[in-house]
Amino acid sequence: MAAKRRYWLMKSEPDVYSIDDLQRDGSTSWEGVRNYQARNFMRDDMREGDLVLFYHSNTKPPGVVGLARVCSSAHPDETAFDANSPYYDAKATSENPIWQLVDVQFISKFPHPVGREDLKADSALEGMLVLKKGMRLSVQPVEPHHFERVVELGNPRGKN
DNA sequence: GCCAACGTTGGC
DNA sequence: GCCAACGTTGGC
Repeated sequence: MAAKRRYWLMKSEPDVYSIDDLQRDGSTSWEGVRNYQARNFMRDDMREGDLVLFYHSNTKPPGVVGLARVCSSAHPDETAFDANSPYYDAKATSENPIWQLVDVQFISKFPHPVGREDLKADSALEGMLVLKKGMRLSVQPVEPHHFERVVELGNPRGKN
């Protein structure tokens, strides 16, 4: 039986890497995650084909701006080996790279970005992880019904 | 710019 | 193993 597709949310600061950057690049390695829980999601739980809500954080307004797809299995984050990278980690070695990532591929930019305020205002999204106070995981799972609802909000019918 | 919440580090 | 101090995240 095929593995069930999972849904995720990945945060990026648009000043660092935005949905437009992903659209331009087509796909990218999700570099720089230096949190074990977030790494574990990428390393242990993500599968090729999983769908991702692309979230802009630390910007005005924060929110989900588009969709992406996981397009690789986990592999070492090479930036950990690069002494000139902001993501350098002296403890990372080729035997034990410590940090791993997946590649993600651009799917779409929402015609209607779903701001954090919109997410909070929608009763169907109650309990969504990203809305929890103090939640700062940059890679986090999303429940299927939450995922579908956000996609609806981002692609409104009968508008535009 | 502020600051609450969180994760990590390191002394003990 | 505890926990205070510190650095970071990220909404506001």
